Amino acid sequence: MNKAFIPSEWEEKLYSFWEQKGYFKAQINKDKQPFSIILPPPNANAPLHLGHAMYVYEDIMIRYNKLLGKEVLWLPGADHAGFETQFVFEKNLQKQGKSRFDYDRETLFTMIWDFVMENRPIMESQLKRLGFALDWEKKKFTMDDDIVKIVYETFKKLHDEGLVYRDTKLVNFCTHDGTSFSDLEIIYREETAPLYYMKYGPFELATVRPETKFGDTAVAVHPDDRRYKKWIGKEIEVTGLIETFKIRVIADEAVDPKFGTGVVKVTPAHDFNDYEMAKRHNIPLKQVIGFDGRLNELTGPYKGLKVLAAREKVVEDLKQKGLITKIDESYTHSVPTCYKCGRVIEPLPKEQWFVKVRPLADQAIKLVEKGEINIYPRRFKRGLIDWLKKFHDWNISRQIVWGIRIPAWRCSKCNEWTVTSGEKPTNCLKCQSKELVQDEDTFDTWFSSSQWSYATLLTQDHHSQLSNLNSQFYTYFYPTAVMETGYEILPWWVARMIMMGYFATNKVPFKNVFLHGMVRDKQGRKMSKSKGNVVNPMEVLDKYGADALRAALIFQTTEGGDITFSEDKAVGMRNFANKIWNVGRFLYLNRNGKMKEENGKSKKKLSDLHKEFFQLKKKSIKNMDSYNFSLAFDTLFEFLWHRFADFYIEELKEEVRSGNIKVLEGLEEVYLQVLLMLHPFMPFVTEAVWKEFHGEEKSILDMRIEF
RNA sequence: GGUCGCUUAGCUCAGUUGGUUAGAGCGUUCGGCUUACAUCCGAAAGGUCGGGGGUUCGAGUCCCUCAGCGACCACCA
Repeated sequence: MNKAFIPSEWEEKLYSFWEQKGYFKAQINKDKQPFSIILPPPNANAPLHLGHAMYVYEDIMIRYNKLLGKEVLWLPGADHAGFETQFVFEKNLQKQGKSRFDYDRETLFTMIWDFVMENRPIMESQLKRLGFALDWEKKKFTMDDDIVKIVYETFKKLHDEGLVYRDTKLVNFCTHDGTSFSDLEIIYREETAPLYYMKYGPFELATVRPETKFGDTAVAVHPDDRRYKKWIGKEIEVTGLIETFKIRVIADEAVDPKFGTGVVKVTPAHDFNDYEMAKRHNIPLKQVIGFDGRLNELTGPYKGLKVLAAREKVVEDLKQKGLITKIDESYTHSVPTCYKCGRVIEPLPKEQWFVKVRPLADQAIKLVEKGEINIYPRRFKRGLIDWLKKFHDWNISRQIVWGIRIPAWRCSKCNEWTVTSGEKPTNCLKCQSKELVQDEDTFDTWFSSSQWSYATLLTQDHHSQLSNLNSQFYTYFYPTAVMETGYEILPWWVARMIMMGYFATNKVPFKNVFLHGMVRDKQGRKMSKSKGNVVNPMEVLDKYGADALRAALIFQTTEGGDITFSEDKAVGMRNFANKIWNVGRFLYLNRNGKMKEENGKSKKKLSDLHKEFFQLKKKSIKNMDSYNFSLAFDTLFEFLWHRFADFYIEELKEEVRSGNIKVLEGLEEVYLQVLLMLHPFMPFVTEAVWKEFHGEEKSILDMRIEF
C-alpha cells in the first residue's frame, strides 16, 4: 500500500471496475426489495456545477441500500432544457453575428440538437467522476422518441379528460425572447418608477403605464367610495391623445380607495388584475401592444414605438395637453421580468394550451397530507402544500423550436383543434377536412419533465405505452423510493411530478421526497458568474479527490439547509480519506505478525472496542434510515479517527506490532465494518482499501451490512 | 403582508426524541519528522449557546416575547 491515498490513481480504475462488473446494473429480482431513484436529469448541454454534486445524497442512499441487500436502481438522464438551451445557443449565435431568425425551424432545431449532443458527454463523464453509481445502460434523454411518445400520450389523456384546454388568456410574454412563460418563470424586481397622475375625463387617476391608455376599456372605482359613487355605471367622456372617447365606470372591490386617487383605468389586455376585473364585469379586451413589444395600429401616431419609447412620448404629449397633473418620482413597485434575459415581461393576450391545474393539484395535496408521500426534512411539507394550493392554470405552450412540438393540429376550415398522441391526424375530427396545420409551439420543458419518473421506467420496455402499465420493469421499480433534489425546484418539478405522476399512473411517482439545500460560498453568498465566486466541482475533485468533495458537502451540515462550501472543508475531508487509508495500511502492514497468545489487557480493550462499535453502528443505521445522513457520517468520522485510531490503535499498538494475531483480527474486523458504513459517503477510498485487503477482483459492494 | 429558516469558540458549522465538565473542521499557541498517516501525533488557549421571560429536578435543546439576519412567495393603478 502506498504511503498516502492518491485519488487519481484509483478513481477512474474503480469506476470502470464497478461499471464493467455490472454493480450499478439493476434488474428485476423478485426475491429482493426494490429501491429506485431517478436522477434529476442535468441539462445536457452544460457542465455540472457544484449544486449537482449534491446528488451525492442519492449515491449515498443507493449504495447504502445496496449494502442492505436491496435491488437498487439509479437511473440517469439528460434534460434538453428547452428554453435554457435555446437561450444559450442564441447567445452563441450572437457571438457569430447571427440570430435565430436567420434559420428556418428545421435547421435551427438540428443545429441545437447537434450542439446538445456534442456537449452531453461532458456532463455524463462528470457524473462518473463523482463516483455516482448510475445504471448507464438505462439512461434517458428527455427528447428520446419513446419519452416523447409518453409525453404525447399524457397530453392526449389530459386533453381527453378535459384537463388540458386551448384558450386565449393573458400570458407572461418576453418580447425579446419571443415566447410566453408560466407564472414560475418570471421574477419580480423592485423598481422605482414615476407614477403619473393624469386627468381622465371628470377624474384624475394614477398610473405607471400611461402608454397602455389606448387599451383602456373601463374606469374602475371602489363600490363604497363616496367620492365617485354617482359615476358608477355611467359613461364618461375622456379627452385622449388621439381622440375623445367614451368609457364606462365600473365598481370593483379590487380597487383600493386609498391608493392614488382611488380611480383606476382598466386595461384588460395588458394587466393581470385588470384582466380579472374585466372578466368580472364582462368588459372587452383591447390589445394595443404587439408581441414585438411595440405599440400597434390602434395607437395612431404611436404605432411602431417600443413600450418605453411610447411611454416617454405619451407623457410628453399628455404634458403638452395639460393632462398630467403630478408625477411621483419616488414610487416603487415590482415589475415582472424574464428570469433569463431580465427584460420586463409584457402581459399579453395569447391563445395557448393550458393545464387545468386545480383537480390535479388538489389530488396531489391529498396525497401529501395523507402521507402517501413523505417529505424530508419535514418542514418542506408545508411549503409544498402551499405551492400546490397556489397553482393556477398552467400555460404549457412555448414559442421556441428547441422542445417537444405540441401534437395538436388546427383545421384550416373550421379552426377546430385535433389532439393526438403524436401521429398527424388524417382529418379534422369535427369537419373531416384534411387541411390540418400543426401547432408551431413546443411544450414547456417542465411539462415533459413532470412525467419523468414514470416515463423513464415505462420506456425501459420497448413497446410500453401509457395505456398499458404492465411493463415488468416499471411494475417492479415504480413508484420509486425517493425523489431527491434541491428545494428550490419544489414548485417547478416536485409538485408537478406528483400531479402528473398520479394522473397518469394512478400511483404516487415516489414514496419519499428528500430535499437538499443550495451550495453557497464561504461568505454564505449564492454562487454566480457575475460575483465570480463559482466553484467548479471538477477543480475541487482534481485537487482533493471525489471522496473529499463528496464528504465536504455532507460533513457537519444539516439536511435541507444551505451549505457553505470552502476549500478548507475539502482539505479536511481529503485528510480524512487519507486517514481511512492509513488505518488500513497500519493493519495491513502488520498482518504477517506471528501468532501469539493474547493477554488480559488487550482482551478488555478489544471488548470495549466491540461494545463501542456496536453502539456506533446502531446509531449510524438509525440515522441513515431516518435521512440524517450527515449525522451518521459525523459519527463515523469521529469514531474512526478519534476513537478507533487515536485511542484504540494507540493503546493496542505494541500488541499489534509484537504479532498478537487476536488483537490484529479484532481491530481488523471492526475496521472493515466501519469501511462498509463509510462506503456510501466515500466510495473510492473504501473500495481501494477493500481491494488491498481482499484482492483486486473483490468489491466492497458485495458485502452486506448486517444487524 | 404571508411562509420558512438562521443567530453556539477567531472563521464555517454540527449538536436526532430536553440529562453528567457544550463539539468538529479550519485557524492560533506550545511540544513532537514516535518504522500507519506531518494529508500526522500530543497538549493548550478560546464559548454568559442573540436579549428577556416561562415550563422542568434539569434547557443550546420545549413554550412565549423582543431584536438582528436571510430565503421564498403574494400585492403593488
